Amino acid sequence: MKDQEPGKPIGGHPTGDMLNAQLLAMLKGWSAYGYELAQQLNDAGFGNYNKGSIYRALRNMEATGLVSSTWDTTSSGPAKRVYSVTRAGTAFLDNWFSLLSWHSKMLNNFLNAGLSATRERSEKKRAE
Amino acid sequence: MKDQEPGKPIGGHPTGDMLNAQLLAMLKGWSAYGYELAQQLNDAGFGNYNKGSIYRALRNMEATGLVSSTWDTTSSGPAKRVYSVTRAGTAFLDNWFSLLSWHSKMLNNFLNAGLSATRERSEKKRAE
DNA sequence: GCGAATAGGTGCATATTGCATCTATATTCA
DNA sequence: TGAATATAGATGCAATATGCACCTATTCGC
Repeated sequence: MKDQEPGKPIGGHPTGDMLNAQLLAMLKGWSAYGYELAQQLNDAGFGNYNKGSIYRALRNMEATGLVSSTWDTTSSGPAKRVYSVTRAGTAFLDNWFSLLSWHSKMLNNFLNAGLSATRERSEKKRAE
Repeated sequence: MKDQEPGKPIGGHPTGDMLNAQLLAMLKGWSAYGYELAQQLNDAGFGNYNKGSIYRALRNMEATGLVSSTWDTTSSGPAKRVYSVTRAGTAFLDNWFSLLSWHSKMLNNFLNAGLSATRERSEKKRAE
């Protein structure tokens, strides 16, 4: 784990599934290309996303079928690899939302009730 | 990234900062030891946490000062390394909550408004 | 033509993860 | 007593992910 830096919520920017979810949400219904997504994320006030990581995340999601891509050679500038979300990508996003809500519910449960309640339940369970 | 499995929100269980946050929430105010935390998480209906990963997460958090530990040799069974949350750990948790809310707000923004609004803003910004 | 911007990508050292396995101490109960 | 089991913590290793720097093209402005 990296050290925390002041001004940012946590040590670094979202990675892994969190980054994937971010990219999928951005792509949902509005296909875009990597460079553009990197710009958006860096402009979005959480700065400092790594371009390499974003390109790799997109290629990985393509490899696992969450997005698909085609080359755009017509519009201005260098060719762009334009991504859009697949059905599987949409499912992933839905799952991500449910994971998020499960996660924060769990956090709050533990913060409010502490381990004590769960402990008693577990001990009872194990005693059966 | 792992394949998704039915019945679980996403392919695998929380790792990294998400797992750290989970453990910290469980420890907040109710110090506990690794084996116990692993049990709780496996009982918590999301099953299949890896014990090795949990032990390592705890040791890493100790190394970065988010938790501290002492040996409990008095209570029954083998010696237990009992963890409690430090001030830095509490700060981490606070940051994690704000990251979570930032993240889900961002997801919802993109899902509701699409990239279009942000795109216009960015293009305007870059044109200045 | 030439420098800067755009767009995508790779190489490599380091960090994380999953899985299996190992050690050691208690407890159970035949 | 003592062998099997449960508890508790930890490590080895292969596979994967990540951060950072760097590289390759193409196009735009002048």
